[in-house]
Amino acid sequence: MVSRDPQPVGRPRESRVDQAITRAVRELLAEAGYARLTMDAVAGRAGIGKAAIYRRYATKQEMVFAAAVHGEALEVPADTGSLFGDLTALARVIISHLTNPAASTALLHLLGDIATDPTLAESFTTTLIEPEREGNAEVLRRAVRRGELEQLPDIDVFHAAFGGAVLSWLFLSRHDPHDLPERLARFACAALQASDSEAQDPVRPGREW
Amino acid sequence: MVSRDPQPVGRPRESRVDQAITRAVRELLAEAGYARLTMDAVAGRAGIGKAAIYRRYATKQEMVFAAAVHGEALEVPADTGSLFGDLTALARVIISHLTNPAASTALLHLLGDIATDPTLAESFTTTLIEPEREGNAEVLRRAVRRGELEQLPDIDVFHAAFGGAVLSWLFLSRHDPHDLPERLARFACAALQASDSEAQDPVRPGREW
Amino acid sequence: MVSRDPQPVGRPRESRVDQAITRAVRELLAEAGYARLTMDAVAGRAGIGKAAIYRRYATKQEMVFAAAVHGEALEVPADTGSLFGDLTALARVIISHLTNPAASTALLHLLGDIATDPTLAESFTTTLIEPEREGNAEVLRRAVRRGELEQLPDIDVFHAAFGGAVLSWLFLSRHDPHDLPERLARFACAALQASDSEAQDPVRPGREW
Amino acid sequence: MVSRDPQPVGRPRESRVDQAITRAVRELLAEAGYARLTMDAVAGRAGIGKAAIYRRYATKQEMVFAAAVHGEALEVPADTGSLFGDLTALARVIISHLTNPAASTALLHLLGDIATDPTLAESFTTTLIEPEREGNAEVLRRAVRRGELEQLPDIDVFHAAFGGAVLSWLFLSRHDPHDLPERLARFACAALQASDSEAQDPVRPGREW
DNA sequence: CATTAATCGAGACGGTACGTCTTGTCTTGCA
DNA sequence: TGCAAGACAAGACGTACCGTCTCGATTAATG
Repeated sequence: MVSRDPQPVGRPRESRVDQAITRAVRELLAEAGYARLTMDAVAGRAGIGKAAIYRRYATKQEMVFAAAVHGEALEVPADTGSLFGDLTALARVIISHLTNPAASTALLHLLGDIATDPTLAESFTTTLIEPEREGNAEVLRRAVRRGELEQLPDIDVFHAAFGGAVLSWLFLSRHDPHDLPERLARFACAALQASDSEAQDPVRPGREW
Repeated sequence: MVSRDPQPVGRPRESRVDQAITRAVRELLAEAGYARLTMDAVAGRAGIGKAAIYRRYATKQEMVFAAAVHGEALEVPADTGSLFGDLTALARVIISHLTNPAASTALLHLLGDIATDPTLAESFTTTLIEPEREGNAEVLRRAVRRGELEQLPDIDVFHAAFGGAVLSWLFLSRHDPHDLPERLARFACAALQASDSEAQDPVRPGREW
Repeated sequence: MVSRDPQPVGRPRESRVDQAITRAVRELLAEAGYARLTMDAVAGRAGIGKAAIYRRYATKQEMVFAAAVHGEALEVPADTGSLFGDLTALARVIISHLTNPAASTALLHLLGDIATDPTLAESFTTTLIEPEREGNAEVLRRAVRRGELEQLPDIDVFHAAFGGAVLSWLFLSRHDPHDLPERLARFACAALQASDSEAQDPVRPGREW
Repeated sequence: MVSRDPQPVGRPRESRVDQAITRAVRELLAEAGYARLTMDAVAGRAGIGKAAIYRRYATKQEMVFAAAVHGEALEVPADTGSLFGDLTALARVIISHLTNPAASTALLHLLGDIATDPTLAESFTTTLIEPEREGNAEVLRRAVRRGELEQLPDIDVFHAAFGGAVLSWLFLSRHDPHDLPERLARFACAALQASDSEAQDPVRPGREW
């Protein structure tokens, strides 16, 4: 019989500390930005010692990821009855997450560390990327069930383009996102339905060319 | 009459130093990564003093941007004769830039600083985003001239989705980019032609819905 | 009741670090001189971080003073049985301190900062000047007890002239100090006894004038 | 015939520059102290380029010495008719020089560099120490001529003690110098006359002991 | 109840990068 | 050639941050 959950010995960790860390990280990210998010500042704001943080997270990145990004998993928006409606709602959800001050600031900074931190990369994939891809897939499956699409499209490309579009719009082009959901949904909708009919009827491409 | 080109006084800056800085930054980024790109290392590698760097760039970010990102403007790929071909080529160009070791590492780290550094943001827009958008527009204009599209689509959304897709594919999903150009071009091509016909003939949408 | 000895909180400072700093400063002063005594060199030699130094001393001067000058208080030489003997011994002690490589190099450089650094000036007075003056006074009191002098002379002037003579001899005139103790002691002895008798018998000055 | 004063070629140096340097050094020493006396500050204040300074002086020390210390040679005070009077006047001259803000600040800082800069040491000796010693000797020779002393005492020791006393009084003990001339002159006078009579009449020491 | 072991806040530690400053040299164009 | 302006290489300065460690006190579960 394997020993699991080795009986903890000694004083148990206080959940108060976990909460204080998360709270402090989010507040500091929103108030002062990532640049002034130091471990000492977090400990000071949370009223705890630095050791209590490092007992939970091995690095600053891990802490920030856990406190500001993790748990922000995208919920799949409710069925609106149409692919266009679902995609609009999906875009709104992504935008709302990426415009959250704490999460977005942290996200962009952590992105750079992914290349050299396999653990962080793994967390990103498991916690954010995969669930989001699954959410996208769910929206597309609905459209298939509804009859709007004959079959599932290239989900990976769709996922990259849809999420990537919001990312690029907000943080590279830095445009106003207020009418992005409709415009992006229209674009994506067209792409999906066109590739769908093309895939079904390869002899009749979208247009003669 | 305004006085322009104010007569320079004193010893002029040496272009040798500018080149040495750029070269050192790129080498160090490729060799050691952003984390070990220190100002002292740059100065040492370039055989110059730190003051010579700070005389040119106010911050490390500015230096890295100028040395590793600036001048990496995307060239518009040659006309391949078809929208699909052009988009495939465009994706290849973007991928090749984003997989360049120096540029990509730097880019992701700088991204996080854009939010709090208006100067950096301005540089990004002027140097990278706008030229790239213009390149995308040129590809689309070719398709219009060719007759593949009736009219120009929503360029901003296309730009965000196309570039964002590559970004997301490489750095968020971390997939292999070898077949991305074709898959992405197919997706984008479909979207463009579908929205195009839809816009031209609103009574006959791509499919019944 | 006043609270004193406020309960120390947090990790206490390690005396090992204090000793390492002191040792490193002295070694570097003796080996390389004041000019090459850098904070980084001290930290490196001591095997500690620079922060550990700045946690203890606000400035380089303070560190050097504490490490190389403080604690070098002049011991009063043992009673030799005569004023002349005591003064000779006193001169020897002063010379040995001022020719100590670490202390002397530091001393001269710190001297210049006294004018603009009240804290340093205070330290100098308390730690060096006052004890030395007291040592001089003790030697003179012995002579009074012995009967060599009727009463204590102008101690301030004696102190300035005796110590100042060594200082000037070594660092301004840069003479060899080997026979200075006897010559200086003879001079001072004469001055003291002459002023003494003059003070006792003002009608009969040392000589007619 | 030896070639002397090698015919200067090219544009002659402007004395305006020499004066501006000297003036700037003295002003800055008096205003801001030695710590803020930088070569750039001197050049800026003087309205000249740094090269013009380094064309004249090889190092900062040399410049400071030349501008603030050199030319401050002690004039021998006029004969007052008595040794006591002459010594009082001599002390006053030394004090007035050492309390000059520019000279004194510079002097103390340069002192520390003497140990490692033979050129500076040579300048000190030639320019300051020797003339001062000669001035002291002149005062003593007057006393011999006057009959106050039978023969010249140990001039080196006297010189060290007299000048050193003022140095120590002002910069180590940091006492008020207002009554120092009289007190020091009385002390020195007694010393000189006592050693004098002792040397003349060794069987009758200053006092019986 | 006493022991044990891990927790807690506080803060010192080694290491290292930052951006600024200073020194002494060099390079422009002008006089 | 001298000069003002200012760039240059070298490197020290004092600050800040990270992740680790140490202190005395606290807090359950175990013996």
